[in-house]
Amino acid sequence: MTSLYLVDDHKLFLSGVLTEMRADFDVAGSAAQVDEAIEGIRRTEPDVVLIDVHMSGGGGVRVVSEVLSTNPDVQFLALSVSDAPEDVIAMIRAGARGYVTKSIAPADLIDSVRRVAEGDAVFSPRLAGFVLDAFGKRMPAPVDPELDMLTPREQEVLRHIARGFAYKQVARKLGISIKTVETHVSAVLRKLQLSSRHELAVWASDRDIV
Amino acid sequence: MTSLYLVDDHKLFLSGVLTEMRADFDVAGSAAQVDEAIEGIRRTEPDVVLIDVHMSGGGGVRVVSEVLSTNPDVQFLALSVSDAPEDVIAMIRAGARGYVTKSIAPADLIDSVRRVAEGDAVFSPRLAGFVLDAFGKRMPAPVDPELDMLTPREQEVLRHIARGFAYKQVARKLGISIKTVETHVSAVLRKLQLSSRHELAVWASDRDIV
DNA sequence: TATTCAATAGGGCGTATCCCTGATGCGACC
DNA sequence: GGTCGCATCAGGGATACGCCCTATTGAATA
Repeated sequence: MTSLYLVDDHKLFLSGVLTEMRADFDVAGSAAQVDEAIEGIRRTEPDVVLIDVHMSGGGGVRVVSEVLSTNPDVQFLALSVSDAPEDVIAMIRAGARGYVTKSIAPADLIDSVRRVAEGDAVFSPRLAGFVLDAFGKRMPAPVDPELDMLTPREQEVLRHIARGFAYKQVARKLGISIKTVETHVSAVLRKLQLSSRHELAVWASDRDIV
Repeated sequence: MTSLYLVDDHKLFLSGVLTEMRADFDVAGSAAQVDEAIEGIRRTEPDVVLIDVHMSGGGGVRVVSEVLSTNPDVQFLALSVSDAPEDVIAMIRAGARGYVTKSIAPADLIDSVRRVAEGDAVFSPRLAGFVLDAFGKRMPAPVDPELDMLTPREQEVLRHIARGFAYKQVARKLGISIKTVETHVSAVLRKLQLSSRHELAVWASDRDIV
């Protein structure tokens, strides 16, 4: 049976969830504080951890990132009253594999835990749309054909410029003269029809060129 | 009952899926070609479209984006033999709300369609990890407390600088003197502990300040 | 009332950047 | 063997930028 660990600083809520989950999962333990949770999860090594987002002492985010750094196989499902984008983002960044709100029906929660245990990603309906929209907007534009117009050396110089280095620094890093860097940058600006290294930096960061 | 539309250019596979789905969904129609699919979906307006990714005539991506431009309420679930990241990304970008591989069990497929109909996002286990990892890496650092150290005017100037505008352009856009822009930029650089507008541009783009 | 702060603006100095022309060496291609 | 693209370097000139000052106004605050 799938083993489950519960973390929530609302004792009352914790015992409610515990009651609901006990029939379907092997509850390995529970915690109401961040440090207690990290220690308990590391000790019991459950399949899935159901974790609250808003907790004193660092919040659920700290639990997720710290545990994953030592136990990467543990799956985390965030369970929160908040559906604020920044909370969702923070948990995903930390490594959570799902995020559901506390308004979820017990049967759906059981199903969600099961799915996360199988490696699936689970998000509450409203959050799913938000997550996917944000994801879609942020994915790289296929590959610019314009980049192919640049010679290898020009692309290399471009990457350094995009990182915010001054010509002098680029020159030192590439072991060439400042004047050569200027020549390359001029060529890049002309080919990409841009008018300054500032626009070039923006152009590059839009395309994730680093 | 949830209405479902099927799109797959493998007729044999199409009829198989159709047979499996008929018991649980109101099958509004099916198509084996891109143009036929777009027309059929627009006409029948199903709740969910189960769509193949690799098709001649533009592929599933074209179907999704074209239909969503006129019928934004239709939910798409991609069904593909491929689990290649570029295919998954393309479908999400187009607006698909889920992506499962054809190796899925019929019962799971039925469940997936149902979830998509409810607004949930559904991904095959292996893909879920990939999608979330990519998502996490690309999300902005929530909100920098450092931004609060900047006055409203400084933040406004910062946004313009981040877009690659020269001081002169920023000055004109904000209706102030170049010297004032310089003063603001100096304050921003000092407060953020950066040393040039180039680094500032990188700093801003990392945080999606536009 | 005195003080602080944001926003405005200017002078001046040194460096950075952009653009132009011109030059050399090195491969590739016809 | 000549031509072409690429990479390298250089000088000069016109701006742009970064940083150091000072200084005024108005609004909020102590």
